[in-house]
Amino acid sequence: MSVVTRFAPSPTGYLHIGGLRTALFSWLTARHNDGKFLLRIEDTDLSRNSEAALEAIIKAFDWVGLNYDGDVVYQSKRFDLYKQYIDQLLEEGKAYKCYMTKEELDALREEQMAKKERPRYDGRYRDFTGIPPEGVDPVIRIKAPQEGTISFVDGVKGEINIAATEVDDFIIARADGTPTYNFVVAIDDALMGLTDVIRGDDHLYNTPKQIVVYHALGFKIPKFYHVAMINNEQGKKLSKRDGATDVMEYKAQGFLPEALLNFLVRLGWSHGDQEIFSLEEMIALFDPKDINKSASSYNLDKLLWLNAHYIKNTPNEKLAELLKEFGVDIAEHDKLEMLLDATKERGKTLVELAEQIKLILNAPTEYDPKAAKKAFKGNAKEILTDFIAMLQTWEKPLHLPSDYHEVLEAIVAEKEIGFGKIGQPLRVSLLGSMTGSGLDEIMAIIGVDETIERIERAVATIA
RNA sequence: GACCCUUUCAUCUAGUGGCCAAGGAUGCUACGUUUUCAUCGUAGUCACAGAGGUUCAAAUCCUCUAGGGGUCGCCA
Repeated sequence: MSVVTRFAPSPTGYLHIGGLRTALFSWLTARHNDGKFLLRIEDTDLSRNSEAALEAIIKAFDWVGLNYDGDVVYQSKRFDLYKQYIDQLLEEGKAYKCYMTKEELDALREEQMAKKERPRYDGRYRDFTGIPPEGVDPVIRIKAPQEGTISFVDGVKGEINIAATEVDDFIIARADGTPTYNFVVAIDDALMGLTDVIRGDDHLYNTPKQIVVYHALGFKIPKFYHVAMINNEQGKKLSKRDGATDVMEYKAQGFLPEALLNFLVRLGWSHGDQEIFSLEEMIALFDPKDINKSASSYNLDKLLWLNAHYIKNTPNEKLAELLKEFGVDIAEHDKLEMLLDATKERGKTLVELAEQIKLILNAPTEYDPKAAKKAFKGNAKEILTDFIAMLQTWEKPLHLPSDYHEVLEAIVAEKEIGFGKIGQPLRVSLLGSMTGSGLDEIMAIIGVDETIERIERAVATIA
């Protein structure tokens, strides 16, 4: 049987990285088995839907490159279908109308809480045959088993047993007739042919409810995998205050989708000691049975490390393309290769990489005071002036970094100084700071004229 | 409060009774490479939640305790 998995977000906000991870796990399971990965939008609560949220989710999917099969399924467009099943259950006596008002329910809950019981519906209309109270639009409740245990084998957690008394006759249709979550999820998962349901373990308690629906409707129960949550760096539940939780925020911060995906796949899943996984490797190696039971904490340092790794291994042309969004357009620059080779090992994010590039491309407008003080002292002015002269009278061509290196070697030899004596003031002259890319590369990129100009400007500031 | 899940370095994790005085990775600290920073390389740092059992042998099996998380909606 071919594997079918799905991701089923409700369009109430952006795509969360926790959601992306379960989506990734589902997607990998489908791709690994040459199966299908479906996308379904859980929008049964008409009042909470948002078009913008839906777009944001699709956009995020697009950015990370998770493709889904077939058309997106919208639950809001399937109400007729759900209605048929509600009627069927009503007819078969597997569901019933409940005339309890919200106020009555609240009172019941409070009473149960006071008695330190788990609040749940008491089944008072389960076998009701009398005359319904007037003025109350009934909800439809499904008959859950009243004794025994509801059991299932979770692919991650193992066997789960929930006492039937813990599962009440939950509502499958609201007073206005619209169906509710646990009911439609079970129907859609069954109808869409899901074989493996991979979701967050906050759904663990929904599973017995959905199993009640599966049984009532005679559907085949899929395999469930409940993945533990992602916590923040303090081990607490991830919330908006923990920085980026929106997937697209990572794009804005200069992360590569392959780094994010690699980071996420290793949160709660592993394959021996391997840390770096290309998409192809993930697909080849992923198996949901290897998903960990326990929650994991989000760790920005590791993401940054992975991102740096992927930046280093991304072809320069592609980087140039990506950098356009970060205020650097070097796609047409004739020294593109040299520029990126000189900088790509210095940026953990595209934002940082863009800064490095700007630093080289734009002449410094000011010199870091500390750096200037340290570098522009002693006979620095004289050395720099001589260096300019040397560049101006150099007879060999000056194109490659190695060409400039020869000049550097020449001045070191002639003046009998260490590299630092020319290196430090030269670096501050060119970049305005004490750190950065290799001098040979910088000079080769900006060219001899610009090099001389920057040094002259620096020399002018030295007393 | 009730019910359910969970517990190996600071963090992600390997580990399925002997190969574990617990391995890898990130982080951190050194050192080396580099004119600088970064990269890279080498080394160091750091953990089986606790207590009882079972066994010749336990990180691994059982019990209890403690910590963490989730769920208890006419939300999804």
